Amino acid sequence: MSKSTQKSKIDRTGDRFELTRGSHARETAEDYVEAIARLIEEKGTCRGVDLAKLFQVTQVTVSKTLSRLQSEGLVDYEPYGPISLTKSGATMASYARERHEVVLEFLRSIGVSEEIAQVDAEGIEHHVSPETLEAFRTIARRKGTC
Amino acid sequence: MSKSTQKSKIDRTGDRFELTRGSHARETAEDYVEAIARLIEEKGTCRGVDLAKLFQVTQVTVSKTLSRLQSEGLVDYEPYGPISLTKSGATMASYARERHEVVLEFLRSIGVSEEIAQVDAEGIEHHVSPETLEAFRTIARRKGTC
DNA sequence: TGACAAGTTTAGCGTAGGCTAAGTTTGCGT
DNA sequence: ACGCAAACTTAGCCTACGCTAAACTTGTCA
Ligand SMILES: [Mn+2]
Ligand SMILES: [Mn+2]
Ligand SMILES: [Mn+2]
Ligand SMILES: [Mn+2]
Repeated sequence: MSKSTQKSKIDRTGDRFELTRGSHARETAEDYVEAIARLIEEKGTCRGVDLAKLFQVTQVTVSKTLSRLQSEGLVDYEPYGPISLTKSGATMASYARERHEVVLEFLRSIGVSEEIAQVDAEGIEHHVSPETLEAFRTIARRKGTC
Repeated sequence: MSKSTQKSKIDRTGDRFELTRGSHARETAEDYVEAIARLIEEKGTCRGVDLAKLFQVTQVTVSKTLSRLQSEGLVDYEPYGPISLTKSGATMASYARERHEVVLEFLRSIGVSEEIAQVDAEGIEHHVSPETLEAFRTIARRKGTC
């Protein structure tokens, strides 16, 4: 033993490339919990059909994704029932929403048109670290100025 | 006929949510061609093992992805041979690289630390429209000023 | 009460991108 | 020449997220 880790697997020292599988699943989770929170807030309830319309995918896709998110402890629902967030899901939703809003406000503040800002924010939000988010906040705050 | 599109499928009017499957495949393609271009430029040749080290995945994953990219006409290589870019792949690489550099420079210019900027740029680059990129360029240009 | 429509799930399929294990090819040094 | 190590591929498995077709549940209304 102590022949050091034979076969060594992978050295993840300083990798700026995240493993895409895990990354993409996290992005999906963030979009879902954010949408669920908003739907519940805006129309009192959230159903699979609402998410399917919003994300432009079939209800089947939504159903399968929700079941994954439930198994991960983010959402809660019974078959054929309305969808709610767990405490952990609600926490993720609130962070996701805050980040989304900051990114969107930031894009508007640097003169990106509304439609484009909406689309870009939807993607960028998932790749913004706390440090970058803070820098975005600062810029958005002095919108127009300078 | 003309009963309007029965079953209607999906109305993709104004969707800011891209279909994730296609999106992620495009992001992977962008990272690969950009990396291949850089490796060829910097060390004269590009092999699967280089990409595996860079992306921190196994050579098996690289091999399968390269075969997909070849079938899409972006890269060219023979079994056990070095990897090159097609014209189309080189074009994509040059756009990807320009975008990557602008995003990175922009993040630096608003005070994000080097390491964080590197990581965030790697993700953000894939979600920046031409309009947003232009806004980033403008901000990066007046780095320090204001 | 029952029929119907809308919503949801299940079954089965495809692609993309991860992995390990095992075999193949290639280049190099002795 | 040969052997060996590194590089690469193939086989087979997994998860995530798309889809269609088909079955099931639920609420509503005649
Ligand atoms: Mn969002
Ligand atoms: Mn999003
Ligand atoms: Mn890049
Ligand atoms: Mn990237």
